[in-house]
Amino acid sequence: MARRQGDAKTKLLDAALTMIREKGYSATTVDDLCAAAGVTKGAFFHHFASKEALGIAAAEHWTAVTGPFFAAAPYHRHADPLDRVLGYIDFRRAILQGAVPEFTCLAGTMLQETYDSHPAIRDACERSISSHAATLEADIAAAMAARGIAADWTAASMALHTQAVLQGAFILAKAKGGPAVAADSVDHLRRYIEMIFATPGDKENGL
Amino acid sequence: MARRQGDAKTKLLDAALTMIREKGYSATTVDDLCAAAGVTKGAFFHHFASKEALGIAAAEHWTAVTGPFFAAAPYHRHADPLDRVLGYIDFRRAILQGAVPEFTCLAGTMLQETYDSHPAIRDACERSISSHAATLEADIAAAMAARGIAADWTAASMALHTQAVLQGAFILAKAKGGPAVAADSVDHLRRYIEMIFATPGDKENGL
DNA sequence: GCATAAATACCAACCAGTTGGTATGTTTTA
DNA sequence: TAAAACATACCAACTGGTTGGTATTTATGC
Repeated sequence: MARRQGDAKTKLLDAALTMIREKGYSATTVDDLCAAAGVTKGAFFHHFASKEALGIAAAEHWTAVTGPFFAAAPYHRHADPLDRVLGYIDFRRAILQGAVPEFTCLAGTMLQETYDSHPAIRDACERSISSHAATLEADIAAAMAARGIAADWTAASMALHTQAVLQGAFILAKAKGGPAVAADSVDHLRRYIEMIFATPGDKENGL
Repeated sequence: MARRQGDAKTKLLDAALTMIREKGYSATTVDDLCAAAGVTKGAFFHHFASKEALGIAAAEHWTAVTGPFFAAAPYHRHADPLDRVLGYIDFRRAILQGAVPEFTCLAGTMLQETYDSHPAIRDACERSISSHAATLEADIAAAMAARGIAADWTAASMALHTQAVLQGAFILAKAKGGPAVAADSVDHLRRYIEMIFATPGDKENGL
């Protein structure tokens, strides 16, 4: 390693997390990114082979940043798995604060623009969302087992559903200019999970 | 009116609905759009003052196309307002077919990219989603009244929640490459609505 | 322990292609 | 014939990407 002064790569990735959530992937230019990171274009293409490569790296960086963030959150301490699931929802609701780019999801944003034209970026975003959902899925499955829930939906589909609600809530927040609508939607999600785990777990349950 | 052969404006707007849902707003270039519509750039800037103006017009065109489409759907025929709400959900689920750009929402897609940099487009998309949600809100409110539901959530928030779930489901569909995940999420939404209207409508209901 | 070779990290200037947008025609209809 | 509806040709600014160089660190030979 040489020129250890500041690490251009990390600065570029951090700038990407913010800027892509603000303007999207396509509208974020390499020059913009370099300016925001205080780095030259030469440095950019030294660390990333292309803009697409940065997009992939940004998605992976996003996973690397959010993973420990959620792993360290207090809701994991609950003994009851259902409490952990509801604690997760409450935590997601609590962090719906500040400006829109601060609480929205990089993976969801990039997916919209890249799912067709940049499969490699799409896959990186998909991995980010799915791996996050997987951390939830275990608690949901445990909660189902603990309460004897035998429904026609799976823990995996419920975990993904929570992500769908969150992603959709972010879009509404962007539409309405603030997190209030998103919080309402998360409240609906919480109510759903409460109700579905309160009902007796027989085969007649559900759709 | 002159040169009535095909109407370049409509062809451009129709091309925009497809292309923006495929590639997003930023990645859709004026040249691409003209090529897809079989029209020259001169025609484009004759009908639209700028690319942004096309974006706004595309959102309005989206509203003009989807409005009658949903208005003509069969679920409105049910006498019971709750059946109309559930019928709407079933209808949304049924049209989750084909390639991703065919069933996703233009407004939600454009919102992600333009909410910060193009407020005029964002507002047009917001109007599109909100006006669509408003058509649902009436039925939800009627269903609440009919069943004596007095909860701490409003018909408006429930209507927006359905849109959040749908928008989020579209993102998951883009991630997973098909509508199957989206359908699962819509199933969860239906289950929620069924349950929340089945519970007695007292003040203790809900979060 | 130290000179030196080899990487690594970065920079400034540049390049070819593309971008949204314009200026100026030509054709068609009312 | 006036004006709306389009076409052609063009442009300045910007796009992602490259080039050739310099500074700094690390590995190696002795």
